[in-house]
Amino acid sequence: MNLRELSAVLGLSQTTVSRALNGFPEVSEETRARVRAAAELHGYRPSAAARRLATGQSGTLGLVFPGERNFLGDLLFTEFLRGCVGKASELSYDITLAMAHGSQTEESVYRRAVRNARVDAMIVSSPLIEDQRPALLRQLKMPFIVHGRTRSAEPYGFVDIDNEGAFFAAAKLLTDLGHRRIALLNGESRLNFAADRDRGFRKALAARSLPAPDDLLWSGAMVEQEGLAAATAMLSRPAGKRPTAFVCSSIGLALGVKRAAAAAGLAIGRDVALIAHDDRLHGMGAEDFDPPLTATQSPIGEAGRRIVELCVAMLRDPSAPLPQEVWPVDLVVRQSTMAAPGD
Amino acid sequence: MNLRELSAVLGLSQTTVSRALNGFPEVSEETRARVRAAAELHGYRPSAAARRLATGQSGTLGLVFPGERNFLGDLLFTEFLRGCVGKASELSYDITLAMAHGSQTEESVYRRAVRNARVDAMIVSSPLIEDQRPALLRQLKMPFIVHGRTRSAEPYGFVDIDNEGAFFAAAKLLTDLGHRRIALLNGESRLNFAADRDRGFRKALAARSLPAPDDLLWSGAMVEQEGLAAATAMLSRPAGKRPTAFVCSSIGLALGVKRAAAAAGLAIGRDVALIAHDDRLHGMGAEDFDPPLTATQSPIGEAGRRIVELCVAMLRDPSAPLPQEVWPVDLVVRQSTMAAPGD
DNA sequence: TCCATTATTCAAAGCGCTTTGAGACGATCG
DNA sequence: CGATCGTCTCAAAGCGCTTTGAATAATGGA
Repeated sequence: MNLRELSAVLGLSQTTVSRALNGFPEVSEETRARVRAAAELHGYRPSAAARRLATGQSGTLGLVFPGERNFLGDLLFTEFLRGCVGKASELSYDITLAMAHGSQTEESVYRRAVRNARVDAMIVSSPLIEDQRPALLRQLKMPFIVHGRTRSAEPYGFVDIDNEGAFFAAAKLLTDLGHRRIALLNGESRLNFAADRDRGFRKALAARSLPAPDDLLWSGAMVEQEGLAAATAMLSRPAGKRPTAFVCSSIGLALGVKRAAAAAGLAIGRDVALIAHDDRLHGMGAEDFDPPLTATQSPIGEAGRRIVELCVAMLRDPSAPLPQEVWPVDLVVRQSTMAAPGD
Repeated sequence: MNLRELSAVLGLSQTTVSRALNGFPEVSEETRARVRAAAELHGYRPSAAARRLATGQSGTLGLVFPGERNFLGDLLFTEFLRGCVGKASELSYDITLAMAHGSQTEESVYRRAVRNARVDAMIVSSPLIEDQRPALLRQLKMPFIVHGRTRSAEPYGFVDIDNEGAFFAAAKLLTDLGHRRIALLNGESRLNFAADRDRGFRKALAARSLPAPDDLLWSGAMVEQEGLAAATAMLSRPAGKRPTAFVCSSIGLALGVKRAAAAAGLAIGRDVALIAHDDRLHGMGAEDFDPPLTATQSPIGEAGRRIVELCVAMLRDPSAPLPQEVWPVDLVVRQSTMAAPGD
């Protein structure tokens, strides 16, 4: 059943039926109710294709599958995606995924999505410190929102967490507890969030006039294996030189630290303090850690939900100011942190 | 630039231009070349929306985000999805994701996707032993392909790996090596693949007249933590009663077994034999295990690619027989298996 | 009672593509 | 030489919705 048939049944014009269904004010409530009832009765569903053609909007948001793949990156992306899809579903939007194939550059993927007008807006995830995508999308006149921030001359919409503040707070907690040799195991250094965390971390040390020596700063893939290797190296030094505390960018890294500590005969929360960032991935909560982990936490899925919400709002009112949100991050103290052992 | 403008520029009708571009035979090669050149020159891109409306096809395949979330499940889904999106991209198809929200049942998600005619076909992942979805989709007249199999009275298209054969081969290898107490750590029992693996495993034991006692058969979430707990319990028995070999449905479980063995002072490949199924997840290859793991392996991403290919083929020729593929699974022997220790 | 408003409803024109059914043009055949 | 066939191209009719601009009915004020 299509609109024409439905309006024939009702003895109304297509215009009126369309407006009644879409909540336009110039239709009397009585008529609207009648139309709604008939639509329901006959199981009328407007054709998405026809609406797309008529409105020029596709009701679809696009997301590009990250090129590189790693274990935790995939988990984070999936959880973020889950949030996006969940909220999009509530708002009757679709999410479509794109991906570079063959020798295509990522740029061409964005160009293609835009040219084909298959999406109304795009979501940019995992921004690098220097990321071309905002400039590209702006040039292509494709609305977008970034999950995170990046260096960009021009303004753009984003939702980010306060990575700098979170890692400042984490490191400050440790310095307040008397730790003086604190290691940072961070995400890959070209990713913007890692740079922000690094900055926050350093500021907290600087506030106490503590050094941040290179050999206590590590960055790389945020998985257990890597954390284990990095922490093992750091903990292999003599007692007076090795770190008494670790701040990690992921719980995966924290697991590695824990294993490295165990191998060195050290216990987390007793000999070594540990704080990690917790993205609230299912099955990887800081509270499930042994011992329960002091953590900066912020649900990555929620960011996905919010970004979709903002994309839709942006499409409804393109003249509104660009959304720019920085979410505060909770620092939850649990059992993995303790006062620094006397040297 | 749209079709009308392009044909005006060329001095041809829209019909001819459309056909030239879409490869219809009744257009001379000379004209086709001219049209192609002009389209390229003016950067003409057909409107997806208009094409959808005219053809009734959306050029989109649908996939429903699995409701339950677990660590490895997410990784497998993501890798599968990556394969789907990659191939879809090559074929100029879109993949859109749907998800139940609020109190919606999963069924209603499928119904909604179908009613709104937003997808041409759906991909059904992670089928249960008793899965309603094939029947539902058939009833809704929505083409679909299942990744895996399920019990269903009616025929349906699928791509699956030979889980039964793989686990038969794995268990047989172990019995051939003289193992008599072999444990199986499997995926959740309501999932069809787990049932298939269980069957293959049991057949191999039965072929040697070996028992398959319940206390050596475990199933649950396929993550390290769970594997550790299950294997620890099994290995805590006296030497003559504990298993000398394990077959695991995932490398995550195998990691758990390894840790349990280590805790019991046993080494994989020396005291305990270990075989796992390897879905070829990036960063979790059996060859990266220590020791390199004997494994049944089959890339889950390839299955995604193939399914998309088959979906598209099915849409192009709906009268073709339903694709039903069962892929053989390689058993690659590495260093984690050895002859059974003498009791 | 009549005109100016306001509240409802409508007819028709797209949106940009595919596809049907024909027409035009040479070439081939009886 | 007219009839028959291919080959190539075309005009026009949708696909099902939104939206513009106008018409009609209902209401209120003078």
